[in-house]
Formats: sequence, structure tokens, C-alpha cells
Amino acid sequence: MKKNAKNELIKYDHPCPIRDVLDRIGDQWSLLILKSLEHDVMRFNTLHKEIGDISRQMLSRTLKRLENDGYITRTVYAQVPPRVEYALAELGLSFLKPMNTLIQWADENHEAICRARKTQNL
Amino acid sequence: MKKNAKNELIKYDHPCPIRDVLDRIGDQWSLLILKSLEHDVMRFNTLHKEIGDISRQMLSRTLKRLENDGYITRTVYAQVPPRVEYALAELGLSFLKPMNTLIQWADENHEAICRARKTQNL
DNA sequence: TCAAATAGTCTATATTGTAGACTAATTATA
DNA sequence: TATAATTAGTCTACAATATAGACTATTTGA
Repeated sequence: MKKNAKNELIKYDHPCPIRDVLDRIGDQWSLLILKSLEHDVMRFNTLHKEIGDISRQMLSRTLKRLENDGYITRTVYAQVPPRVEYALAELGLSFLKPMNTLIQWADENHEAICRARKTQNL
Repeated sequence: MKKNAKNELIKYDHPCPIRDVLDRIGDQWSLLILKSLEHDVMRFNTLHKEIGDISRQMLSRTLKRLENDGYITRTVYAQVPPRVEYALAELGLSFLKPMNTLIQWADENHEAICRARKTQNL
């Protein structure tokens, strides 16, 4: 993150929509979470198990950001033990289309990628 | 990264193409680099200036990964000072389509995202 | 009485990213 | 002749971020 002389965060004023979107969903987990929510409402622990290798902290953080940005909704039921459900919001639903274009490309080119890939762990 | 009892990296065997693609291009910089190369061959420093807020180390690393995976090519000219050109390879070219679908969505929803976004810096 | 379940948070540690100095070789400029 | 500029990276010390796993509160069921 850039800072100015007073060590304050320089707020990036997003002149560029690509950046704007990538800054939020171009991370390791957001797409996987949105994909998991494609067909079903999900609870925190279910998502945690489904994705498998995400830490609870990152799951929590990423869900907060996705909610904050309007991709998903978070519904709390007054129960014990707690029940919190995450679901796609309008923006998330609309995002499915480009996301699935990407996923389709991934499917179609999976083999080509494996063939092209020379080294593991670069 | 997951490790086993002997502290060796557990090699993720990529049963899932989405993961396979996201693990490589789902980072902060890859899409921006590929987008920069869409219309032009580019040199290292030019990319560095164009993207602006990437460190040289990350640029170097990301370019290596993209080359290794077959998205881009790297051509060295025997000159001094050195001239190294990066260009889209076949896989990179084919990736433009889903990438631009994503970018188009970003453009179209830019406003909605800004409206939905409640908090900066989450 | 004790375990189980849930949705997180907290903390110590491990991993990853950053800025900026540095390199070697040649040309251009003063 | 000395000095600066140029290039594509690498290196290092430091900063930021992610991880694993312990922990919380509350209620139900055994």
C-alpha cells in the first residue's frame, strides 16, 4: 500500500474499473466463494469445509468484503448455536456470467495449460 | 501452502480446472499484465511504469510464471543495454476473450459497485 | 456433568510483498 | 577523459499479510 509523507494511506481513487473490480475479487478466494454460492445459500462452516484450504480468518475477511461490496448478503438467524447464511446478492448474481465464461475457458484449456506448464512451484 | 509431517510441500494435484487457472492468474497482477500486453509487445521497464504500483520483484516473478504457464513469451535481444520483450503467447491470446468479458462487466457495473460499496479499506 | 455445535476472533508464527540500492556493459554528453 | 544514462533484473532489510489452532458464549442432547 502506498503511503504519503505522513504515513497515511493514499486512497487510490479508482479511475479504472478493472482495478476497481480486481482489487476486490482478484484475490485468491473471492471467486471460489462466489462459485460455492452459485446454487446454494451457505453457512460459514460449510463454506470453510467446501473450500478446504482457506483459513477461517481469511474466509471471514473475504466474506465481509464481498458483503460490503454488494456481491453477497449475510443473514443472521437468532438461534443457538448461531446460524448465519451467505447468499449471492444482485451484483453477485450478475457476476456469475463473466465468471462462468472464465471458468468455461479454464475447463476448455485445462489440458493446454498443463501441457504448457514447464515447472511446478515457480 | 500445505505441508506434511516432514515439512515437505504437499503437491496439490489440481483435480479442479478453476483452481488450476486461478492459482496462476487469480493474483493481484497477472490480469493487469496480460491486459497491458493485449495490443503491444512490452519491455520490462515499460510494463513497470505502465502498471505503476507493482514492485520490480513481483513483476519479474509474475512474468516468469506467466511465461512458464504458456501465457506469454519472453524474447531477449543481444544488445546493450539489454532489450527483453514480453508478448502474448497462444494461451494468452485465447485468454483475452474471457478476460475481456470480465472487464466489460467491470465497466458496466462500475457504478453499481461504487454505490454498493459501503466502506473503504475493509 | 460433559460433549457437541456454531460463527467467528485472537495470537504467535510463517509466508509473501515492498522499496530501493545495486550490477554490468555500452553509448551519449560535458 | 570522466560522468551520467540506460536496461533488466536481483538482493536485502523491513513491512504487511496469511496461517493454524486455541479460544469464546450459549444452548441442546446424552
